[in-house]
Amino acid sequence: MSEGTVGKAMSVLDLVASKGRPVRLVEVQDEADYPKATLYRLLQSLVKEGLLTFSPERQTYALGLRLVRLAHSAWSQSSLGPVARPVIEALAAKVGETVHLAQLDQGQVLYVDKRNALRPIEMFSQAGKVGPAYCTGVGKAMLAFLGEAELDAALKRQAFYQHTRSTLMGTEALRAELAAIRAAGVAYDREEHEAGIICIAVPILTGAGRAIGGLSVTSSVQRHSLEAL
Amino acid sequence: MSEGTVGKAMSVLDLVASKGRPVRLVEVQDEADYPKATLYRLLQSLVKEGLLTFSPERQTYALGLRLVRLAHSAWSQSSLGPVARPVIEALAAKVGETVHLAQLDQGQVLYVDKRNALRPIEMFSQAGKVGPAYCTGVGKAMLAFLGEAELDAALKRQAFYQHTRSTLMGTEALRAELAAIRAAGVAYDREEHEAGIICIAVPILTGAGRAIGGLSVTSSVQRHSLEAL
DNA sequence: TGCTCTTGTTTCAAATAGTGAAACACGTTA
DNA sequence: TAACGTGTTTCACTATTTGAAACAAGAGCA
Repeated sequence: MSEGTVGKAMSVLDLVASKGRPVRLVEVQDEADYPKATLYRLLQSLVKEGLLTFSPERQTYALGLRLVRLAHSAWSQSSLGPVARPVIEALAAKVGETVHLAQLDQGQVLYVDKRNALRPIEMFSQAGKVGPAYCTGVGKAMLAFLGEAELDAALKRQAFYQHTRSTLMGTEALRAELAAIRAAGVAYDREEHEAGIICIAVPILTGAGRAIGGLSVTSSVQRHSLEAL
Repeated sequence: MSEGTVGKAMSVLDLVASKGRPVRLVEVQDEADYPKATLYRLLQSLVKEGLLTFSPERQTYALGLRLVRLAHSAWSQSSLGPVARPVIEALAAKVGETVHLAQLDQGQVLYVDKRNALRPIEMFSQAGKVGPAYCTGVGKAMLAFLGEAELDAALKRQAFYQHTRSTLMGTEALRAELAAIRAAGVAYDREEHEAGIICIAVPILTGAGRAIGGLSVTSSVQRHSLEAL
């Protein structure tokens, strides 16, 4: 054990989050490999801190509101979110399609903001969501402009599940695709994640040419992708 | 010190959040009363956990994306958020005014969702925000339907700052108002928080009559409040 | 170049907070 | 009533955390 106390607490928090519903102590117990007593106190600490809430009548733990508060701060002071907001708003209005703003987090695509053309409002319900990097437009766009070391680390974390017939499988195929993207400056998702869904994405780069985020326009196969640009 | 390690870590996290911008170790140091070495390691732990990010070139700490992920989960599995969404959407469309969904968190109003009539999209930029309970419509609506013990706890946390000339000051005045709200089932904000801004709010109650959230319709003084209902 | 001031990082013994097996409490089921 | 499943507490043991002080690294400044 070399992760320290907060590490343990956070892993328990993740466990509760992953369940997607209020959980009881036992349910956490047989997924975590901490002894009952330890787990109990970990949960208590998290409740005390407002990271979890505890429902006494049902004896269940659920994620707490403090997380929402913190995320609000995180989003507000993030470098990308507030700055990119008018841009994605304008882009969505112009192309009349769904626009996503994403950042790379631990090898996965984390959607930071979204502007949907048709049903215009989507919130926590969408932003904050994570998706795979290897088979989405934004994911590949960001991977393509990563440093060698970071890319290696990110590639190790890819699951390579075959979502559709076009999904790129394996590190080699992906590296080749990334080289092409690097040359073109644009990435495409050709129904690699969901059948019928295509998208075109660009990375958002720092002055030094490193990717800090990505923007994508999503559409369905009914309207051509190549002229969406 | 009786808060445990995660408590300390979270208090540091809050400190970073409260700054609203990337901060350096020293800046945190003179607000927290932890010795430099301790603080240093707490920050390191938080970075390791992804709750903070560290920018090596500027030597600054900022809130991490993991918080956004967790908040997404928190919102999705919260009892109110997803359920209330269609309701507030419909309400906003019907009345053509801004609608807020809020919950009470540590004696403060936490806006959980928002639907703005004119500029239809507001996200992390609004949801996750906190406001005072004693001088907002939703705040009072929720306070009015709290248990005695919880109400006491909440009242202790009110700051009673005189935002406008109509702001209710002091526990007594507020208690009287709450009684009236309890009788009426509806709460009003008569320019108590911001001049020119009025709103009408209802609590969302459990079967047992306890408040778990609140809904409000906000408008400006140009259009009457009493017929907004 | 050398000096000083500031800020970040590491060390190490001492203190504290976390650990977990086992006992306990308490409601439920057989 | 007994047996069981869960949640909670105890207590001796241990590992993590602590913080003063030393160290490193850089930024001015003379």
